[in-house]
Amino acid sequence: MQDAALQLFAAKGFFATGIREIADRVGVTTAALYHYMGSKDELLIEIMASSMTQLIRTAEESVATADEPAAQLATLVRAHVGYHALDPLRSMVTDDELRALSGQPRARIMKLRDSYEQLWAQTLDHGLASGVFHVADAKITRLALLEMCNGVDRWYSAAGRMGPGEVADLFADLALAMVDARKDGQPIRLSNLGCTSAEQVLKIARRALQEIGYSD
Amino acid sequence: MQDAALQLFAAKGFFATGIREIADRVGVTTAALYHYMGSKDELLIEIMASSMTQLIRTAEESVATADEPAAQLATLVRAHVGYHALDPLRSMVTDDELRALSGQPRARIMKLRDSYEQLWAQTLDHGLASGVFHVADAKITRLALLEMCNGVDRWYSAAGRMGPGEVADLFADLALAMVDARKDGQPIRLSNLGCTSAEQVLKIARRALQEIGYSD
Amino acid sequence: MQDAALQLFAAKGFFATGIREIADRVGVTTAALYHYMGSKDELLIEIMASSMTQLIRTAEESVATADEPAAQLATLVRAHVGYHALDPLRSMVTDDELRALSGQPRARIMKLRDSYEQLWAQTLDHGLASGVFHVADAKITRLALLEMCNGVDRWYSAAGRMGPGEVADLFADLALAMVDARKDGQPIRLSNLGCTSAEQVLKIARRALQEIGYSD
Amino acid sequence: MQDAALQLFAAKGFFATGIREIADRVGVTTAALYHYMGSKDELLIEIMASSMTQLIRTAEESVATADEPAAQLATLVRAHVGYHALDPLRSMVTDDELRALSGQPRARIMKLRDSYEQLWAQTLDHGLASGVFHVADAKITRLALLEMCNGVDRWYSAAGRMGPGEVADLFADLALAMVDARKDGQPIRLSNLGCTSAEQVLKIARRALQEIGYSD
DNA sequence: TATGAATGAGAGTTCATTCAT
DNA sequence: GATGAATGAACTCTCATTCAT
Repeated sequence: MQDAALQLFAAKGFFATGIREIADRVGVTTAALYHYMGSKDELLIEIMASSMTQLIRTAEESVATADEPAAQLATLVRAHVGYHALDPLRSMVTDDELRALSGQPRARIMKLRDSYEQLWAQTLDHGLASGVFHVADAKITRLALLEMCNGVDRWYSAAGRMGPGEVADLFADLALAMVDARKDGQPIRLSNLGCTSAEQVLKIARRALQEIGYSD
Repeated sequence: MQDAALQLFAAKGFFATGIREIADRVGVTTAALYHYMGSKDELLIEIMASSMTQLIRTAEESVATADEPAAQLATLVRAHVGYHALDPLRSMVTDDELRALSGQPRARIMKLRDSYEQLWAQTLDHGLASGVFHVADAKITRLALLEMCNGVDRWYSAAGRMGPGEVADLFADLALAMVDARKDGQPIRLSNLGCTSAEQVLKIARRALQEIGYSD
Repeated sequence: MQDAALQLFAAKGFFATGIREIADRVGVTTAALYHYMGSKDELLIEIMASSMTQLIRTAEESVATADEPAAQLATLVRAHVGYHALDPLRSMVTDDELRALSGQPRARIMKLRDSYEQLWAQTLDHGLASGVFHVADAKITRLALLEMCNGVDRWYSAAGRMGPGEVADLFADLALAMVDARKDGQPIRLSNLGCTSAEQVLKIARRALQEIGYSD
Repeated sequence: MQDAALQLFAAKGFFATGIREIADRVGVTTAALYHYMGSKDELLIEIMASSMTQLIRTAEESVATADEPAAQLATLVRAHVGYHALDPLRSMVTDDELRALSGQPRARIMKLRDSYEQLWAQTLDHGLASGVFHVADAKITRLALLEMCNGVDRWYSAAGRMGPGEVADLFADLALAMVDARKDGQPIRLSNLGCTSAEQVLKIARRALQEIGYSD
């Protein structure tokens, strides 16, 4: 049910999706749907809240494996991109349907989103404070990074040329370039970062997603 | 009417906006609305098509003022970011509501979008072919650049700390870093690019927007 | 529309009446109904509030034509019974469907009802204070009187043997007996009360009802 | 289960009460409910039929203890009022929800109600024939008496100032006044009626109610 | 006994749109 | 040009009820 809703919400948007369509896809009547869910709204709320919660968990667990700013940023990017590439539909819905909510549920999701963005802010601040990153404007750079990474769910396809890990690595390098990460005057890139592979982060992301219904 | 629709579509989304709301905001009856417009769908189509058309025009006119790859990319970014920052609502609707359309109208907008992205592809290819840009993967880099720049309309506010020109310049530098633009081993940035200021591009964008209802 | 609703609410009750039935009886679609009404609830609220308001007006205007306790009580009973007999459906709905409401609308109707019952309390108190009425318990007597008179709308039929005026007179005499109205030891009845006929009160009630849709 | 239904039907009405609410209050699932009851309709029918049956029994047994018209009327009123005051919820449902039924069940309850009203008609006729009662219109007086007494369940509360017996006595006196009961020119009231106390009738009513689930 | 799952029907309401005036 | 009235279709959601387990 959550799966069917996810696919439809992602394809057509929350408002354009009728519960009859969800029921049809599940193969039951609309009345049966209401045995398992509270309301169409709650269905969306649960998808978004669980997705944000697991994204935060993924990011926190991943970043904890790195101990210096450049590696932390690379890991954060890998976690974000990996999470979005592994389950692009879930991430699209979570990113795009916030305006379908209002009141308390909206506030709840926004709070989760804010706390996630704090992770990015901290990581960037850390790198700037230690002189590793060099940016013209911290806030603008953070927004640019986040939107660039968020965009992944809009175009990534598992059927494509690249796996989540490859894309994650490419994005990590782009991010390092954007913050002009340097050590002893030399640009820091994944290749000279002595940091673990993307696979480790993907494993964390995959496990987090499995707890909320993701499979394969 | 287009203005009212634009604001509501941007704030609540196409499906969540009723034509009664649009009529209320304009101060007429819904029946009167149908004297000026064809249908709710057409209202959206016109907004999106005109926006895309003028974005393409802005980009083409702007890029024509630059004669080498790095300057062309910087100009393209400035045009895109400037256009999105000058009229974020229009850009948001154009970016986000494609799925509200189907059939021929959808194809029409997608074609415009594709032809716009071709401009980016050409610019990147040009820079790569001439050895100025150095990227691991041309397509991924293009997507990252586009999503980063598209994101501007999601957070930019005219009431904020920065004007469209400043943001455009910051993004142009980020883009040059992402493609690792170099000449004689030295990184190319706006500061050493001997290219005109963002204002010239903004003027082009502003004029293009004015033709489709933008003011001030 | 109010008429159709009134008949159905009276016959089947508010909850058992579907708006599709109302629409059918009016001869339009349900959507058309919503041009004229706010909601099914509001339809009921308006019926009840207007009915109570006009009942209060009828009672107040009528009582003002009498100047001593026995005549005032007789007039109050005539007004109440006349009002209920003239439009039994409206009165039934107003009496019986209060529990279909909740919140503010419910409070609003209850307030009107309370202020109406105050008229009865005052009239009784007046008669008791001046030694004309003799009852064992003022409150119980008031409740007995009110329920007796309220009951009229449950059995009265315009097709029956008696007109509203005749019933009103019979009830007025019953009421005088219930409060044991006496003057100089002699029972007071309509016949020795030198008070105007029921027709005058009916005229007031009819005019009040006409303002809220009653005809004939 | 009957108890839970009774309380809910009385508080919200038959149609406004869902069987899920009944099940919740009983503490079982709705499916379990259907092991004990036939349908929601039958639940109501049983409540109403048993209530009417026991009311008739109470009235018949009570009246049989009196041997002359005035005492019989007083006893009938006491029985009716006592029954309604002892179990107001049951009486409210029985009085108010007839329109929720149709077809055969409806006819069944109406027959019981008619036969109950026959008791009143007989008692009144008896008193009129023997010259003890003096009324302007027998039918109207009967209806007035019945509605006055029926009203008790709408306002009576066990938590109030008076017990069922006291209210029953007050109503008996009101009824005697309404029919202008006289003997040798002197008004007949409870005080000069040499008839047993209300307690005896209440005992009968209580026993009758206990057979259909009433307690305390 | 008792339940979780499921259903068909129907509830009230809103939608974009049309059209006679 | 502009409106008030009206519509058919669809909406989310709840209802009393059934039945395999």
